[in-house]
Amino acid sequence: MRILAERADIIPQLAEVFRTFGYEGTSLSRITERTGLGKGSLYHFFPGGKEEMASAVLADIDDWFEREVFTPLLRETPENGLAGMWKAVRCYFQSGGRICLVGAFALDGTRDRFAAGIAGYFGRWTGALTTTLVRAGWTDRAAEDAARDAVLGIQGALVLARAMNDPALFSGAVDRLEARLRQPAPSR
Amino acid sequence: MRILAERADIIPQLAEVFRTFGYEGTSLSRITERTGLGKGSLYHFFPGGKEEMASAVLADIDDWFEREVFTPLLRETPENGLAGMWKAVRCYFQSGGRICLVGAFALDGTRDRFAAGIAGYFGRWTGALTTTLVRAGWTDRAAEDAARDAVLGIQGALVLARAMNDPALFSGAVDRLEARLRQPAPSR
DNA sequence: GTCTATACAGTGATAGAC
DNA sequence: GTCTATCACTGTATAGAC
Repeated sequence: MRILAERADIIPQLAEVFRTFGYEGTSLSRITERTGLGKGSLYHFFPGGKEEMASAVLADIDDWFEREVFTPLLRETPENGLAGMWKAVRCYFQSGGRICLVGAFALDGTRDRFAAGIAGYFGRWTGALTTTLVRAGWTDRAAEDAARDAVLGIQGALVLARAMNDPALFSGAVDRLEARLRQPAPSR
Repeated sequence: MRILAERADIIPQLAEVFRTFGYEGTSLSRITERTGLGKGSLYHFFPGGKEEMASAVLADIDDWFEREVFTPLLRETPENGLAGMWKAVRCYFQSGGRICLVGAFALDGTRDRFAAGIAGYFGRWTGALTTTLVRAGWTDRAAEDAARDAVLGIQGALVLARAMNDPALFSGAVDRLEARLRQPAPSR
């Protein structure tokens, strides 16, 4: 058993704080409160301070999606890749109870601080999804539009579910998004 | 000509500051910088400080949508109401160059501060849109789902457009959302 | 109505003891 | 690796002169 913390142990807790309060709303004291670690320990792991903490969280999210969503999308059959994506999305966002930190960061001045990471995350997601749909028989143009609509639909569903304080709204929207991607030959 | 400011004159400037930096990222000094008004004047108009300023901005946005979108949706023919909504949406969000402050506030701890206003805005929007679609011949269930999908699609398009720094992405998505609402008899 | 001056808590960050 | 003490600074908010 280990008592001393490791950097990797802290990141999920950091993520939760940033998700709750946003980048600007997250203070070191709130982080200390949640993690139980003093500023000394925090700055030991993240010499760059709050910005490095948020950056590490973003990288961690990126890794998770790369491993659980983007890679399966490209490596497995389109059906399996898509089924895995929707399952992962439902799980990760806890059926609408958890927001997308990358999307939240994108909406205010925080975006400029992490522009590359944010654009990369969404770019790789829509890219992998487009490729998958093309492999499933969609035309390039229809696949690109549908991929964007799916990703943006997930983000919008998170916004609306939180705004209305109704997580079930997310689940319903995701069901419809999934169904829309399942029709093999796009009629639009 | 009037030199002294009025409360109503300041609100659009306040809105822009909040949109740029988010609620937590907006400081009185940034507001002073943008409006040219000292703290004395600011607190003269908004005794409740920053929270009252944001509240006034939210109420102003609400009024605008009520007047330009929700009421026309309910008062005019479904076709005219819908056409007006899409035109207003494109105009208001400046083809993807401007985010939705209500949606942005919904994503972090700011939501709890303005929960009623945020839920009311989205509730009246999806409500008016649902009613309009029912009047246009949709079934209740299909109308409600489609209304939510449209509103959530707009929010998601704003997130994705800003994340990818590509306003055109918003315009394309809105075109598809509009087209999806135009099919008179929902096949889904 | 607008300004300046000011109060004071909280901010991110650093240094150094252990 | 973790803590406490402390730093300079900015945050919101108030008081009062004009």
